[in-house]
Amino acid sequence: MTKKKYHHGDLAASLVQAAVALLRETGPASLSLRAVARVAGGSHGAPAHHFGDKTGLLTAVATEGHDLLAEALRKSQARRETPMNRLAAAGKAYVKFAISQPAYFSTMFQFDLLDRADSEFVRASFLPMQILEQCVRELESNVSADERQIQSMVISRWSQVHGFATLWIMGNFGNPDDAVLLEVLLSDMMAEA
Amino acid sequence: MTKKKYHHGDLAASLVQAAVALLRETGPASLSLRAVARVAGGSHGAPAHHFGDKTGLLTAVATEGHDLLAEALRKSQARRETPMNRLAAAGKAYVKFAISQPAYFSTMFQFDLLDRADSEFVRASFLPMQILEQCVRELESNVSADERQIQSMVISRWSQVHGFATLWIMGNFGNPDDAVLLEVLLSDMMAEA
DNA sequence: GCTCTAATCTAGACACTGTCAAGATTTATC
DNA sequence: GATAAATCTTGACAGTGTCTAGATTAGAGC
Repeated sequence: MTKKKYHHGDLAASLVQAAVALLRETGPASLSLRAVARVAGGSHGAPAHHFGDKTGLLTAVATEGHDLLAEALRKSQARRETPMNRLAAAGKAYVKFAISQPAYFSTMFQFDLLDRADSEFVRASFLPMQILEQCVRELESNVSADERQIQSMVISRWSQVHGFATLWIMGNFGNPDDAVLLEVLLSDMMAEA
Repeated sequence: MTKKKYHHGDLAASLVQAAVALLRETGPASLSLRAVARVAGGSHGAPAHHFGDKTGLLTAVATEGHDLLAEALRKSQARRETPMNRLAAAGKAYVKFAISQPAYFSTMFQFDLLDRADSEFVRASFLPMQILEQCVRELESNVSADERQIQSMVISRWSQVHGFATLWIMGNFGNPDDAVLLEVLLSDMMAEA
C-alpha cells in the first residue's frame, strides 16, 4: 500500500483492475463507478476523468478481456500435434475462459454497455476469431476449400463455442457448477464434427 | 386511452408492455423502472409492487420472450417436408427472432439481471430447446443414435444458432444491418452440417 | 343492501448513482 | 524557474431503485 498522494501514479490501470475485481461479484449492469473508485483508491470522479463515462470503463475491461482470451487460445495450441486437435483445443479453451473468467466474459459481449466503435476494442475483439481462422485454414489446407467455405466454417465453429459457453453459464444445460458434466458435453460436442 | 382511475385494471401487463417498448431503445441494463411506470401510466412505485424489483420485471419480460421464441420456432416447422428442412428452418427462425426482436433477446440471456430460479422463467426457457430436440429426434429416427448422441446434437445445434445470433448482433461478422450478408452466412452455416 | 378483508396502487422519503463544471495539485516542457 | 498540460479532487445536480405507510378499490360472505 503506497502512501496516499494526490497523483496516484497509474490510476487508470488501477481503475480497470478494481472494476474487474468488483465484476466478479456484481455483473456489469449493476457495477458502480463510485465503488470502483473507492476500491482503486481514487475520488468518485476519477473514472469519468479517465474513461469518459461508464461505457468507457467497461469498454476498457472488455478490450482487456479479448486480449486475455486471445492469449488463452494461443496457449491452447501448444503441443497439439494435428490440426484437428488444435481446433478442438481452441474450442475448449474458449469455453473454459468464458466459465473461469465470467467477470470479463459477461462484459465482453454486453453490447449495449460498450462503445463498439472504440478502435482498441475493435482491434482486440477480432483477435480470437483470427486464431480460430488459422486453425480452420490448417485443417483445410489439403482439401480444396474456397475462401467462402473457410469463412463459413470459422463462423460456424466460433458460433458454436460461443453459444455453448453462454448457454452453459445461463444454466440451460444443467447445473453450471457441474465440472464433470461440462467436460462430457464439451468433449462430445467437439468430437461430433 | 381509458380514463385515469385509481385502479388501472391490468397494470402488471401494461408494465411489461411498456418495458418492452422502452427496451427497443435502451438496452436492459439502463432501463429505468420509473420510465416504465410513466409509459404504463402508473406511479413510480408500481413496478416494485407488481414485480418486487427490477430483476422481477426483467424476468417477466424474458419469460414472455422465451414463449414468443418458442412460438416462432413452432411456426417455422409448418410446410417443411423433410426433417432436415425442419431443423434448418428452426435454426433460421431462432436467429431471425434474435435479430428482429432485440428487446426480448437481449434481455433473455442477461443472466445477471434475471431471477433464474423463477419457476415461470425456468419453464419458458426450456421450450425452445424442446422444439430443437424434436427436430433432431426426427432427423435421427432412422439412424441408431443413442440418447447421449441426441442430446449432444441438440446442444451443438442450439449453441451454434445462439452463438451466431449473439455475435451477429455484436457486429463480429460484419455490419449487423446487412440483410443480404446475413442470409448468405446463415444459409452457408445451416447447409454445412 | 352492508361490512370486512384482501388486493391494488400511490406518495413520500432515503441513500445511492452517473455526470458535469470548476478548482486544486502535480508533472513536464521550454 | 515560469508556463502549459496532465492528473485528480471536490461539490453539486437530477435521476435512480427500493422501502414504508397510507389511500383507494374490488370482491366475498352474510
